[in-house]
Amino acid sequence: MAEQDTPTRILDIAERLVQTRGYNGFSYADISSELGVTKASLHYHFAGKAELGEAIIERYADRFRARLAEIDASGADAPTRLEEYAEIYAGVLREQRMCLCGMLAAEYETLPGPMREAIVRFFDESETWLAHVLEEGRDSGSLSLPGPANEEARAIVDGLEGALLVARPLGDVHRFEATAARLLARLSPGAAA
Amino acid sequence: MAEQDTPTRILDIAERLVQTRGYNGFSYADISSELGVTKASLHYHFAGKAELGEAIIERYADRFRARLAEIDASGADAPTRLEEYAEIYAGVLREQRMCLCGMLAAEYETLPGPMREAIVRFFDESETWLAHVLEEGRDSGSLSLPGPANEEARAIVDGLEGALLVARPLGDVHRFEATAARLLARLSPGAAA
DNA sequence: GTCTATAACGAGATAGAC
DNA sequence: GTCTATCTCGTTATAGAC
Repeated sequence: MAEQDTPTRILDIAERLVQTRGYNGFSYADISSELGVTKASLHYHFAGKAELGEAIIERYADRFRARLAEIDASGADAPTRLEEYAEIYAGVLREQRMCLCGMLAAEYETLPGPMREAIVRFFDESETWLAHVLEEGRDSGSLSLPGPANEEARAIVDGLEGALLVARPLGDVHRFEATAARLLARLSPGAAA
Repeated sequence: MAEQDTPTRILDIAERLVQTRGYNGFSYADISSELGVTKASLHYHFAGKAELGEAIIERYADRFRARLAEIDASGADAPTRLEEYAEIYAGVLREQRMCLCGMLAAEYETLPGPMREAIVRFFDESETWLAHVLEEGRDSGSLSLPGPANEEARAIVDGLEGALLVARPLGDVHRFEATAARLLARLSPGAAA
């Protein structure tokens, strides 16, 4: 396995810092000391903190998109796809992180414009993907939707984000899993009135 | 109506700043300029930012607790109490704020110990109150719980926090309301399988 | 209780050598 | 591509006059 290049290592460290401490909770000095290079070197790769922030979101969103494509390619049925979607969030919690875009959603007001736009796109894409899965499940009879697919999709995103947000300070992985299971259980055929 | 004293005005401004920008997203200078006093004066009332942070959470939690007591005192049935609980969150969103403790949950890793403990207490109290309402509703037949009361209580807190978190950047009040309605609808008698 | 003045530090950022 | 050195600014915080 080849060594990772410097921009990648910077992004790895910065991404983890944003997901654990927030965009306003870390500095170039934090990355610098962990990576073992000077702050000036960081500016060579990413002109400023705003550009670094954009790059972090873009890479995260790309990886997320690729993961969703993998799930689609697996050919699994809709309920299984939803479980795999929730599993992405569970993996984030196991690393004791917050969802990158959930963290940035909290700090939204303080962020530069390009970062804001990337955050909104992330949520829009997640919901679009989920809505398609939900519609397919409804049409094939593997899911029962109590409401419109796009609203059910939003409720799933909201529930997973909130479960992550609250579970992390409480150090309660089980809490996340219980909430996630409830979110999906209400879409099982036979669960609705 | 009497003028508010200085500590109260400081807390009002600081609370709003934390709820909109986060604890790491505002400074004494922000409060100073809005209140029209110097930064030094703020230190007379609150020794440091950590003490101010504690005071903000304590006052917020006291007010929240008082509101829950009001709801209890109203004598309303369990479903109505849940709606009033969700309405607290809706009011926060209408002011374009995040739940104070939801915001601080995101920043948890960077906060001083006393603030962390106050945040955990807040969530514990919310869940205890909700669990009692849920149990009463189940016993009186006005609610149907798909799972243990304490887990259902957590799912409600998680769902409302997440709905607030995501709805605010998207500027989508309807989104919050739709998710909140779904959270409560699944507890209606006849909704379960 | 509020002020002026300032200390002490860390932040993001840049110039220019190597 | 990384370094040293430096800059400028904002941050929390304190001393001491009024």
